[in-house]
Amino acid sequence: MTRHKLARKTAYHHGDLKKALLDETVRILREEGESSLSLRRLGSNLGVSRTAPYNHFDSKDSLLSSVAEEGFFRFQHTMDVVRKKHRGQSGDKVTRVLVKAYVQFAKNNEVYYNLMYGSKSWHSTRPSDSLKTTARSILRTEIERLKRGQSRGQIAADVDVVRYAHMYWGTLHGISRLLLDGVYTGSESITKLCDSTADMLWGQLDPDPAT
Amino acid sequence: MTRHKLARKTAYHHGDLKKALLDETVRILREEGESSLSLRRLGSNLGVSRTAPYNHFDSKDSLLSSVAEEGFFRFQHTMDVVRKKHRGQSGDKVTRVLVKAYVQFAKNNEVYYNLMYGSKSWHSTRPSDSLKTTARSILRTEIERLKRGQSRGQIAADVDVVRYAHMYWGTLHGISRLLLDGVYTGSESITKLCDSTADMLWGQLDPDPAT
DNA sequence: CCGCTATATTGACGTTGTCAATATTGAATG
DNA sequence: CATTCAATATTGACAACGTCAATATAGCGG
Repeated sequence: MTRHKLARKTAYHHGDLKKALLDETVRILREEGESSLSLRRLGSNLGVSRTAPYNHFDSKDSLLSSVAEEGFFRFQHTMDVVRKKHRGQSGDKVTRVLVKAYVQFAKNNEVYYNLMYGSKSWHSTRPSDSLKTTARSILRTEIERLKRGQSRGQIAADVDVVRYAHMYWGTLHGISRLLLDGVYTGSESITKLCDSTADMLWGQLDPDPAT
Repeated sequence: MTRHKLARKTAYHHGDLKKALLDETVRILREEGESSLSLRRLGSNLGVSRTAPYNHFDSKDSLLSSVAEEGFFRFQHTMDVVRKKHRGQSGDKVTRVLVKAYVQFAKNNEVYYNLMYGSKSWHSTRPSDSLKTTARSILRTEIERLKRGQSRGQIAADVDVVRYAHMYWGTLHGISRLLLDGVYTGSESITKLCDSTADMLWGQLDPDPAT
């Protein structure tokens, strides 16, 4: 049980091939594109044979799912850092920061983001799919946070936080996807788009809508 | 020039193979999934050889792009019908109808919707990519409609309609994607989610925010 | 030192996308 | 109606792919 976690220099044959596979996968996807990714090239690039990856992943899809899961962990960490940094600030400000952080993450981690919501990963219907579990736990965390804010009076009491969370997630996901897919022309400022979106979303929560 | 447009019964060899390829592609994707789609199976199912499709499409990706484009046309038609049906009604009501119609289209035309925004279709960087042109024309139409509403006073004058259109598109796309990907658990009512979303979006346009 | 298990390799099979060369056919032209 | 030509379809071929089975190797616990 205390084997390959700290295996740095000398592991079984290769030296933590599993991590090397995950990293090289991301590198190839980023630098050469989806069509250039094959298990054979992967093995070749890492100096192992074509079927070596099968000792660590059941299939190509399984490998990609693992990358996706790593993406969710990175996402969670990134957002946690941002939230910690802006704790205690007003709701509208924080919302603006979070929206921009979300879209930034998608843009800075395009490979991960594509896989995180790739249809292949989600339609697999495998039992105990850890991807879904991970993703849903992130949503659950978000909902818990909203409920706490509500009980503190920072969020309007009559808001259905579950529904809001779904709206929030969908909105940010959609903007990120259109941005990544190149649907937005780029002539518009993404920063302004994010701020407008954040204001709209916060408008649903604001316990004291002054104006 | 006046050849295969009305080719119904007797065309060159097969009888409008192009349309048959597009239809069978959609059928396979819907009934058997993405991994079951190959040009060879496609030809076989239609009684032609494996390379016959190459007389109508440059490549497999090109075929899928054509399906995607057909999806955009279907989308535009569907939404036009809905809009026509509810012309003259109040902005909040129409927005609710349109939001539900959008998500419904995505759900009822999953194969088309997946391809319409598939990364392969958009990252191709082919010159004169008609997909991007089609999609952007839909957005432009939407923006024109908003501007007309603004000049009629049905929409608040201080709204940046371009930015709003991007927000609107992103929000609906995101909700549709999460729904199609099975990210939403299904325990929540999609109808209510759509209505809440519509209210939020209309809140950005309402020239007379009462309440 | 020995054996066991984790890891890696080689060989093989069927499938795929796509190209080149070739054949066939429908329609326009005379 | 016969000829010609471009549009359409076919066969053969090739490299690359995912994956399985059988086999080899190497490091660790006993």
